[in-house]
Amino acid sequence: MLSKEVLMTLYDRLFQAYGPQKWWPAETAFEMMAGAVLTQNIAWGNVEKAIANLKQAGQLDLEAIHRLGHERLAELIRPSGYFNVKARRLKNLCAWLLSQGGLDSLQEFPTDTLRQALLSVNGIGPETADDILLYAFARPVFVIDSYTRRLLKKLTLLNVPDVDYEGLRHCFETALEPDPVMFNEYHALIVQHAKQKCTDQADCKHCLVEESITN
DNA sequence: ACCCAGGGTCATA
DNA sequence: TATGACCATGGG
Repeated sequence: MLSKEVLMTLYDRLFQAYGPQKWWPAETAFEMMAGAVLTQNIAWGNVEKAIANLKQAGQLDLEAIHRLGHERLAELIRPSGYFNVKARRLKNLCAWLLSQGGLDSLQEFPTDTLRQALLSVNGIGPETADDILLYAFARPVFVIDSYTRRLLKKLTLLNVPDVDYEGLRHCFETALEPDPVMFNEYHALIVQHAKQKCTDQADCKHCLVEESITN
């Protein structure tokens, strides 16, 4: 099992190595949500191009994307890959947001209710929903991704494949205090760490983080 | 030329 | 429930 001590030690190492990450990189909550869909299984660099296209076209907006034709939207987000799929998913998200009366109406939803509602939108799975809950609504939800699994596996903290998404999320959320600011930083740091290359030096930050954490 | 990147859905057994 | 196919661009 994952103890609070081990998880906080890992967090401290990551923070010491890389510092605050200032996530999510978006100017508005809606931009954040759109980015969460666009980044599905694609490098963030591609998403930046797609977001830039939408901004330049003056279409990075809830109502605008809802009105936009599929072909036009797909063309604007082309650099983010899977553009036909993601155009549909963005529109699904916008249609749902509008049906709820916009972003502000959702603030009052309890976290579990909001999570279920997000998951009911076709194209929003567990990770995308949790990204949105944490980074757009500041709810204390711990985001699990492939990097999280790989890191835990590498540190031999958990036999990763035998725990599903919900199980692993539950591990983090029960072991740690429900602090959205810390959860925000923790997930961002895991991603930052994953993108890091080992410099093969004696004081390599990457290696320092990955030194075994003894229970 | 190959590999993978801040997933999710759907059809099949 | 558990695999596999599919979606598709851009950087290393």
